[in-house]
Amino acid sequence: MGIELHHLNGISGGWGVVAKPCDTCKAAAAAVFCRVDSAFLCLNCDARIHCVNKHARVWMCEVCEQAPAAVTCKADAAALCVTCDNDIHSANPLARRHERNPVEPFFDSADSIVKSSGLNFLGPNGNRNSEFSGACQQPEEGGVESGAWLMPPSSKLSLENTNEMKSGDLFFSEMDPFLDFEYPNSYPNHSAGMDSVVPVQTSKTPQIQVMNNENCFDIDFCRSKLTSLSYQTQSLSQSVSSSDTGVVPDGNSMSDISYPFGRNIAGPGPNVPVSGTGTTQVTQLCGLDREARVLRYREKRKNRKFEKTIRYHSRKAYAETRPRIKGRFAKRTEVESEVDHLYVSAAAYMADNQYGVVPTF
DNA sequence: CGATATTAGTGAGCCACATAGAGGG
DNA sequence: ATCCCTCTATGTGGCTCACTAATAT
Repeated sequence: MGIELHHLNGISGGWGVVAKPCDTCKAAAAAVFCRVDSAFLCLNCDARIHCVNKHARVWMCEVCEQAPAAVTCKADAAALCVTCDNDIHSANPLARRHERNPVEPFFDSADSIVKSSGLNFLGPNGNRNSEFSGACQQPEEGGVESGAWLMPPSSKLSLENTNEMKSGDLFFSEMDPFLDFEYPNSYPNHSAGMDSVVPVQTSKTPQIQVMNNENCFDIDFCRSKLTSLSYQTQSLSQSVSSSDTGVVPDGNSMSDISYPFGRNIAGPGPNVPVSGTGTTQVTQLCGLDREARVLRYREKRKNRKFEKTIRYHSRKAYAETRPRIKGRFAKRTEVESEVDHLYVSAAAYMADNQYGVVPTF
């Protein structure tokens, strides 16, 4: 299992699946889905195509990055496609209680929305962060640094755990209650780490009422992908469950849910930068907070490590050479006596049957 | 359609023992 | 301060079993 997971690890897309490529340029990951054209587009292609024809578009699912987002979940602070929404919010009763809203399509240039969200998408070196810059750039393995500039100074000051710093959690500690998709303890006694996880419940009860909403898509873009990789589904549920061990946050506990790339779907109002104009300082702070959450979420997905970590290779080497009886470690004398017994039995059997072939055990 | 039986998948626990690390002399 | 010894806790992999979910009858 560890080997299989190792293969999955490090693949972009977080859950081990490459993000859906742009239908136009094929080179970049799709960031939006045009309902009129039924096309997945990166930000650059979207800006080029929809600068004139302002079709209704929606952002991609933040989890699978394979299907257009259908709903947004406040608790998870994420826009999800129908499939991911089903998977995540059927995990346990708490998850079902997550308040979700149908996505609102936007008509302006996605890139302008990104820019108008109040976010500074320029990284420390002046480069736009790959996660939000449209996907028309190859994702860089920036890791921790990619998010450092996003966080307010207070967040950095509140950090105490140096291990968190190493693992890339440094800049997002305050988001833990709702976006803490901790990867499991890689030590062998990982069960201890999983004890806090709400048991996965895979009931197939219909989910939310927004499925039939006109803003939602009834296309199952990624079901086959998720179900074909059973581990992904499992880890998905577990990860979400781990975030659900707390209470479902109310609307005041966090900023309003917004789409990736800084858009906000809190509903019609002055703070909704859907039109790309009229952003306020509050919106900027919410957008910043939102982007930090999303970025941290994605970083954790990217850095997730499932393979077993060997701390002492000498012990591993020794364990591999040690004698076993039915998988359990056995005393050497015990094994020797057992081998002796088998040998005696085999020898007697061969003697009785006049066999001259040495048996194998 | 519900109840029951079967199959498949998953994870915890067990085992012995070398080794790391703490503590005392 | 350093070395040596003793003791305890830890970690390691393959297998079995219990449990659950899915599927078949």
